[in-house]
Amino acid sequence: MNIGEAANHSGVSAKMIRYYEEVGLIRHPARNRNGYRSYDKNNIHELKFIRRARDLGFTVEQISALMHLWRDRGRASADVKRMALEQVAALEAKQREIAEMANTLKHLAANCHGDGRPECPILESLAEGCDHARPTHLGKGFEKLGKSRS
Amino acid sequence: MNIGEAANHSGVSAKMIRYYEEVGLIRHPARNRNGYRSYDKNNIHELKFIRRARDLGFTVEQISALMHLWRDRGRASADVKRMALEQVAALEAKQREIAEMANTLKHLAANCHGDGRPECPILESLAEGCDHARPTHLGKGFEKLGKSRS
DNA sequence: CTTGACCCTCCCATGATGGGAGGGTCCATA
DNA sequence: TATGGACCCTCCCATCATGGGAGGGTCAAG
Repeated sequence: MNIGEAANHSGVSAKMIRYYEEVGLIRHPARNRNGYRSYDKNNIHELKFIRRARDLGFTVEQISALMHLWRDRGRASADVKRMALEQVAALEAKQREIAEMANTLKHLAANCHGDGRPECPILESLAEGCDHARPTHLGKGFEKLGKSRS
Repeated sequence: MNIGEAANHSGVSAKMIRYYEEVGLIRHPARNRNGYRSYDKNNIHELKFIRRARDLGFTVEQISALMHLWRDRGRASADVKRMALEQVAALEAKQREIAEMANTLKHLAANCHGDGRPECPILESLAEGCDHARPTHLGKGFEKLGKSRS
């Protein structure tokens, strides 16, 4: 199976399949005589695993660890559970952080007339720094919004 | 005021002050005879504005728009409010997306014994793709966890 | 034999941020 | 006055996962 078909079957783009190979998340696949990468069912299975782990927010490095555990028949499920719960904690922390930003902004917007006049408590808060505009510094790890994987 | 002092007073690192200048978010400041950047109270005010807007999750591009509105005395507060509410919507969408990942993972972890045995529904789900492991594709915009601004 | 759909490798961009090298400036103290 | 340390400058690189694209090879159907 060529890389395009593997991408279709796994839900991982060809670009990313090559990337995962480059960074060592997956092994170098067999090559056809023409140099094309060739994938079998096992590879597809692995790629689907990766895809699902990414969908749960694990980084490539974490997925690497998960795949080692997956392949290790003598693993302790406690190790997997620990990783999962750590990830849950990280996700929930980020969630709280974002919720706080949203709340702050929602309160500011609620106090803004939103008409043709220039008076605007949102800008005033950004300019003068009322308490609402200050994060509590409890959470970290926010980068940006708006981009995403397909 | 040199850049280090400006950084201290504004909460924006010197590196980022130079970056914001480079990408056109702030204007080129005055320079001393020795070539050092020189900032006054207005600049600090602006930097604090930027800092607070970043703390609310706005991107540099959005902050640029906000600053234009801020400087425009004839602005309509409706424009600011619209931006704020759009950002609220984006934040809440991301929050839901993350919550869903956390929930899925929490359910999986709850079914995992977490002992020394290898049987593990978390890995099984990643490998076999039960419904829980599939995102609903309602939300987008997740990049990663764990890194953050100070 | 041509055409279009693949595939290959390499390079570049994203966004906000930090790290660091290599070198200049300034001030206080020895 | 000399020197050391704390600044500042510019320029380059790395992050992380992902996509875009150039330039070129391969293959199969018409």
